[in-house]
Amino acid sequence: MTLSPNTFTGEYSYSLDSKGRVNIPARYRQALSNDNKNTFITTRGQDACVWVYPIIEWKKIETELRKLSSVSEIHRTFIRQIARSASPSTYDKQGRIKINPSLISYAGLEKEVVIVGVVNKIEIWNQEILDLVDKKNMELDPNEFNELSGKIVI
Amino acid sequence: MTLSPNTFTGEYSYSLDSKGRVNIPARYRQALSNDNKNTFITTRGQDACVWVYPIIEWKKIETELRKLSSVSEIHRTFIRQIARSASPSTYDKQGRIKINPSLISYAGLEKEVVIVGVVNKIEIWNQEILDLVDKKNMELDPNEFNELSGKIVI
DNA sequence: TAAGATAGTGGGTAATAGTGGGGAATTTTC
DNA sequence: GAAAATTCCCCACTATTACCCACTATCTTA
Repeated sequence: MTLSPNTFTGEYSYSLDSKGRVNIPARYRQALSNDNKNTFITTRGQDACVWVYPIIEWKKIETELRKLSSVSEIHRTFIRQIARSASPSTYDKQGRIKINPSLISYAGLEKEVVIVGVVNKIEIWNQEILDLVDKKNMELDPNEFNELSGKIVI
Repeated sequence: MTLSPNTFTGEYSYSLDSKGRVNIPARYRQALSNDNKNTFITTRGQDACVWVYPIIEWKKIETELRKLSSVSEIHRTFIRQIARSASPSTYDKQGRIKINPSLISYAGLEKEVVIVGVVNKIEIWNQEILDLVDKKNMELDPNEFNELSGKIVI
């Protein structure tokens, strides 16, 4: 049973093999709508992790990026930073995608990785780094959470 | 698997050979729509790099030129700079395009070059120059950056 | 709880991609 | 008009990638 299409939740522990491949949990693959053609976009996360978008989600970003003008230095730089680390990866018959070496080193991934569904995308983490980030997040300003509560109801 | 037609992302390291040829990554060639006839337009980038446009994308720039030419001086200058050094280059059976000597020297290209997909075009860089530019870009206004990413990255 | 089905992991191999260079055709120069 | 230079097309070698197969673990169902 899956939720809405292209929606991912839950946490899984998988292995990154010597060829740089990771399995995408079967649940997530089943949640993918057909127009994604079994393909994800891998890119650098805002945190030290790899973000994995279904193509459909990524196209929204791409559309926005196309509206920016290369006349402006800041726009040019912004486009480059987002685009350069993004690359498509179609999963193989076994359900694995390939992660580029540069992303592996950016996220500090080793053999054991944690896969986290964060609604519209998937995150791939090194377990220890994720634990550290969790710990740090406990020290976040509670006021910021309060501010969020004005924006979302759960 | 590719993204939308004529859309380029990701970063690759390739070599510029003694004849002034560089490979266009297979991914990018596959992303080209047929009406481009295997041809790109090479021209001066706004930064110290070579910009490589699919013909289809380049035509949009030409359209902009017509619209803007008499309006703003900055746009006029921008377009002229790019237009005057633009020349078409069809890739050979091995997927390589030729870069003219003047562009090679403008971008300071040596044997090792970095190819960056920036959505609607491709950039060719000298690795060291790109590193410097990256470093310099860290000094750009972070507020503007955050604002952009708040609007675009999902 | 046993057996089949599904999911995850590892590795071999054929096909593809990238690089270098030779030589014919074309253009330029004297 | 001939020699030199340049351009273009092709071939060959090597590295990388993607695809395929096989094995094991886990889950499902009767």
